Amino acid sequence: MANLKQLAHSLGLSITTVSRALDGYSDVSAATRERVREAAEAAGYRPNASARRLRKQRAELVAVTLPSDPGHVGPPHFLDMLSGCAEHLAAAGLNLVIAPVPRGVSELEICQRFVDGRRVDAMLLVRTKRQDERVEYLQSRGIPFVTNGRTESLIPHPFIDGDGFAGFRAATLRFHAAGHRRIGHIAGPQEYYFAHVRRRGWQAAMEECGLATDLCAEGAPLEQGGYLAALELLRQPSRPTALVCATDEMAIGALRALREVDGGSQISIVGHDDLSMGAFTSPPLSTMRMTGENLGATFASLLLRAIAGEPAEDLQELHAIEFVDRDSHRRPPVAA
Amino acid sequence: MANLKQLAHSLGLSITTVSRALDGYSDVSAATRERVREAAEAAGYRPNASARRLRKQRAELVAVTLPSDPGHVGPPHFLDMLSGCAEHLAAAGLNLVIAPVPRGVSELEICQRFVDGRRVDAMLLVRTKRQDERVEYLQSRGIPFVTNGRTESLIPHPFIDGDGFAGFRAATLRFHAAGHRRIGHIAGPQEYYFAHVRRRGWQAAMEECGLATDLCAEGAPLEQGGYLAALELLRQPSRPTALVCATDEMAIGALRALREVDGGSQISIVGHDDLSMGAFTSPPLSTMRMTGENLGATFASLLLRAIAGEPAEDLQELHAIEFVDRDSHRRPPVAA
DNA sequence: CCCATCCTCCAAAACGTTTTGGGAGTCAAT
DNA sequence: ATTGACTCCCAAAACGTTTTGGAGGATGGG
Repeated sequence: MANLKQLAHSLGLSITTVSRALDGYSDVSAATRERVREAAEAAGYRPNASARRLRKQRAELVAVTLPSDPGHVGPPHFLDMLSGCAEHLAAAGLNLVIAPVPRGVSELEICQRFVDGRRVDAMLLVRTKRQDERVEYLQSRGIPFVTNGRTESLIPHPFIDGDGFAGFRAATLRFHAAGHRRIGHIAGPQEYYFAHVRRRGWQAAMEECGLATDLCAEGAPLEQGGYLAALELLRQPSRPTALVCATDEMAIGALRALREVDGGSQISIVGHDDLSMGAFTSPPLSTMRMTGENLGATFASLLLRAIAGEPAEDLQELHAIEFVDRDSHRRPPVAA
Repeated sequence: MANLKQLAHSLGLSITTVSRALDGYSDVSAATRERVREAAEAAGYRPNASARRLRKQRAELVAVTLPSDPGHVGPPHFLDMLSGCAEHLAAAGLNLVIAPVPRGVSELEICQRFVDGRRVDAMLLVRTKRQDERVEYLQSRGIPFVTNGRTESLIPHPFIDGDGFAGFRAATLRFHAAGHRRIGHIAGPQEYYFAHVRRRGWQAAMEECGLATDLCAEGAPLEQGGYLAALELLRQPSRPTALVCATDEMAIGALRALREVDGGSQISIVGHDDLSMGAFTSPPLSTMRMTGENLGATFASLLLRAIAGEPAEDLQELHAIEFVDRDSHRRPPVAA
């Protein structure tokens, strides 16, 4: 209800003084400042966001692109990340707005809509692809952004990512050290960077060990995709004795395939993401997770620093992957 | 880059005419309109959102409160709902913004921050409580809103909800008809309306059948909560032979408890939410789901109608619950 | 007593859009 | 020639804030 004009009038002060008092400028006396603050509090005054945004030429918003294709946005705990990110952005006066990407519309177009209408100060990109047109566009427009996951862009840009290559290589080598020789990989869609790099980690380990890399099947990054991919690998003349899965959801789908084929007790399996659900599957799912606390806060921090103009090179975080030891990776190395 | 003034200048027209041409008013000639449109297209012109919002006195934003407490926001597919809702709001020129609720801050305060700063035109409330202070506040301020889940508010307000009472009553009666007599309930936190009403559905069925309602344990609406609650019920001198769980996540936690205690083959179980994961658990999880297509679109539609001023009574959707028949509810009615 | 300095405060401009309330010109009917 | 209706266009106001560039008065040093 209350705007600055009314508040100023009721106090017998000018709009300027009230505004500056509330913003804590030193050119208004302590007494006046206090008086203004009390009146503002009493009136429940909050500055009109649109007006401030217009005047300050800042949208006070950060957009995150969300594909409406169910399941293609990220693991379930992605929502916690978003919420954490929004919380830390809010502490800096920024709000997180969802930029939905309807089926049939390119993510690029959505980016343009938000950027060209000056609706956002920065963007958060998730599920990056190896060649990501959003990255190129934002770079060309000079809009600050941070990606969740790297890209193959030649120009460096801010990102947070897990070292999927190292993580999947290590997991594969761990199986090899346990005596496994036929180690399969259940891969996600290869246009996504995360899926590609995880596959390459597995591949590198296999080649280092002098093993063939034919035991690889690709699927959608969901339970069903993992299930179908696992069935495909289990149909091979010589079955894998261990499976390295691109995501926990795929691994959980694969677990069902294993149960259907051999009762689930013969083949080792490991996923990635550390879903809480993984502790409750049968068997409990060994997995990997990106190290680092409070991912959302880190994204928020990088976004703020990007907006502040820090160079991209200083805003790249590659986190180590740690192994989460449950039970599903402990099957004997030789299948029945 | 381009604003209306520049565009108008380059066309030799007034700002007014350009603005009205782009908005399709009839008092600008078809020829001019076309000329303006082409120039706007070529210049990549998009109206400045903040300026329009200020002038039109509409924020063009809808906020959804998201607790940052992980897991307390809703089931995993909640994100799909949000995305769908955002998509349909966007088609009407509204964007969905996240109103994060940090630990230690009341949801009410967050609502006030958004409403009083005129940052939003409407709000979407999720995880409603039986007594929900947000509802009272928004009603008192006359801000349009829709809740995901009912409340016990005396004044009617727009909502979308599943008929949890009927659903859980029916599920319990189904177990009874199958011969079960010791039917337990794993309940969610009772301050949430959804958890309370589901429990009451189970309770009503038990009483109708003349059965005791002592086999009830409460936990957090997550796997761990369901796991602990199930262990509690399994410690009873006379175990339940069937479990009706408030959510699929709790049911999946309970499944693990069952496996630990009796191998998982003796006790029937049913959840609610129809998580995709449920098709891949061992055994596959029978569950319930709210009927209705595209929940997000429905929320968007209700929000738009609430903003348009339709009365709350016309904006209440109570959806039937349907049973999803997998396998976990088919255990014999008598425990070992 | 004068000048400089500081402390408070304020009028006005600006942000970019939409909307109000006409104004000029054309055309047809009077 | 005048009137009225109609078409096409525009100047100016308004939305509510922040910021610029002082103004006016008090204070203190010379």
